[in-house]
Amino acid sequence: MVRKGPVSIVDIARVARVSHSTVSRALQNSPLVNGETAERIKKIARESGYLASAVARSLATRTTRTVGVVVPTIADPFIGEVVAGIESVANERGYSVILASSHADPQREMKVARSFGERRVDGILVAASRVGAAYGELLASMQAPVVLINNQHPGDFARSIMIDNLAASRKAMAHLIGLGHRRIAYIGDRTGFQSDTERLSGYRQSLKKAGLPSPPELIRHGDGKAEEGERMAEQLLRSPDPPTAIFCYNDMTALGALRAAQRLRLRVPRDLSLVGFDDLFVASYTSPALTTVRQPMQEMGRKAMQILLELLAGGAPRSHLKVQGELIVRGSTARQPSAAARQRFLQKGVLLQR
Amino acid sequence: MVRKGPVSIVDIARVARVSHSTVSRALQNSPLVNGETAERIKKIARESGYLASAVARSLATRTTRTVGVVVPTIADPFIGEVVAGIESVANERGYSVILASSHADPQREMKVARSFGERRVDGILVAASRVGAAYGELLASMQAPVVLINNQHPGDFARSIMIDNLAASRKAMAHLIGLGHRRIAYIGDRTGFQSDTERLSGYRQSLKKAGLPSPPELIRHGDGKAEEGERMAEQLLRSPDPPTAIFCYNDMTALGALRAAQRLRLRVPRDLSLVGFDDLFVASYTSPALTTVRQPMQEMGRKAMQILLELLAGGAPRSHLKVQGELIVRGSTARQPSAAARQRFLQKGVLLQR
DNA sequence: CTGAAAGCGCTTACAG
DNA sequence: CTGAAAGCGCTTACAG
Repeated sequence: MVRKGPVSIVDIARVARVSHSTVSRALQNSPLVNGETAERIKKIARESGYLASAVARSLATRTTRTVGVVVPTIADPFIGEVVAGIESVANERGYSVILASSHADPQREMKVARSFGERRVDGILVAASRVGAAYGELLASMQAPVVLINNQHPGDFARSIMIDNLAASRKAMAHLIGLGHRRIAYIGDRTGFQSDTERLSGYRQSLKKAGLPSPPELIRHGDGKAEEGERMAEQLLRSPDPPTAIFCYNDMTALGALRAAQRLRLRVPRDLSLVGFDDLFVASYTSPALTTVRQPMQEMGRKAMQILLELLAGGAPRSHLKVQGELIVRGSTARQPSAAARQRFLQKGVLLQR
Repeated sequence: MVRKGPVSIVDIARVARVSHSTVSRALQNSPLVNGETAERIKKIARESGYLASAVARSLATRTTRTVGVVVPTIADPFIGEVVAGIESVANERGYSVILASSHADPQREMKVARSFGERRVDGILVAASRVGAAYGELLASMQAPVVLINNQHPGDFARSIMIDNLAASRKAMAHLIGLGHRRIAYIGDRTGFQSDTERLSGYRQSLKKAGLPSPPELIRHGDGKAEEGERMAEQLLRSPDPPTAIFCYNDMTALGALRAAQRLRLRVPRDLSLVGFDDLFVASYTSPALTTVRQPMQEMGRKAMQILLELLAGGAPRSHLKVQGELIVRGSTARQPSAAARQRFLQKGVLLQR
């Protein structure tokens, strides 16, 4: 006999000489069906290689046990960790994750939202997105609950989880100020994104609290990538009165700054202290290794998925969860340069300006 | 009037005063339906916020426009790039990707295969897996075609894409041999994995061709991670007659080796040359930057998805595609140390052995 | 405990 | 061009 397509419950029903309803119940371990019958049915199912159709089940139950995850790009170590966290709890709880990249492109974002809607995902997780209002509304209009992770415009959303940027930023700054630095620069992400705004604000508050000035020329904005970090750091280091420390928006930016320092023949941390943010794997493999603020990336992904699960179970979990960053002190920070070192540094600077 | 659930084609049919068959056709842009009617229907659909149910469609068409992607873990830069490639062409072609991690755990692998089967994915992509025979058979037994990417036991599968390890390995070795190195070590991945076997074989062939000996003590096996790379490199460098160059299985291993060298106060590349494999982002941000063999990771993901698409379209694309790696020369390799430098090096080695 | 029936929301051959 | 009907493979209230 020729099989056409996978075996279904009616195939099993036929050989078991019961109705397909009974097969369905048996396979769900319903207490309604006779023990022996159930065993017989399960045996047949096993031996026939039966694999329940999730799509048929989804149609009948109007739930897909599926969550949509939107990321700017999956080829990013931060995102990768977050998604790993999401996937691990999703997997534990029998959910599948559908992954989609937005590339911060409104067109793509629309497509993604539509696709998730059509697939009837039970919920949506949005990681580190720069979504604007339009996309946000679109997602919000869908039946599926949405949880944001470190998003840049979380205002309109009901649920989110993010790092406590302000507190984390203060920790980083307290470290540098404690080391005696007085001219500390900040290289941010693009202006206007929430996490940049908050980290910058922690930077400013810390300087103020320490009674230090906050000259505007020490604040730069990159784009969260290494190349811009390098460019901005170079500008800072070539300036007449360069900083002795730079607090960077993230590790990528710090990587760029480290490279700029090396190109200018400055020694880190002797001439320049550097602090990053994220604690990507790479942060512990630069030389010197980066002092940075660790974000619990996997944990954030896991928590976000847990919140979503609670939502799906009808619960109403806390809406705006904040997690704390941890300062990881490594080799890229040290006491403020001595007067002599500072002198050499400045001289280099002067030389470099031609 | 209260809506219960999303609007369906019968809702639209009701207001358009046509049958739901006609609505279905109109929404599919079938030429069978009258132009004006079609427009009217589409307008109603648009205004009512209609979103077709992919699950109902999947049940009817017995195809889900969905591909399952299995990775060991998504929190890995290599995998992230590959998945980005897959996702980009999937998205272009209207496919959704369901992501699942196996963690190289047989239990998880079974679950993943089962889940993909239940979800009736149209095809499966397996990235950099160490799947053994059992898992392989399981996947193969499913209706969905399978394409492997850099897998370690591709034997039984019909389709795969992988880097040409042998050729790539020879390029790396030719570079080192060309620089005058004669004692070149190899730090591999775990013994027995295909890519390790092939790279090792390229290493051996190159030595042989150059008339150089291949002493077994210069061959070590790590696990593809930095920590083991560091441990193995340290063993090599502390040995009585240490290598002047190390060819590493991948960049992670090379990262570990670089750190080992730094801890032993060896200068790279003056005392020791280092070559990696992959060209992860981090490879260009170590100091010195890593000489390595670039794998076109995104490209491989993209190609794999294209092969799968061809398969789904009924085609029979080439079965075992090989892509070429590119040698990227950076700062971690240099001419063999001079006799004097070698002397200092050996002395350090002796000192280090206490 | 079991089965017949309806329904989930589509697609598509068939008949007109 | 259009509609009625069957079917995709499940779940589940209802009746027995």
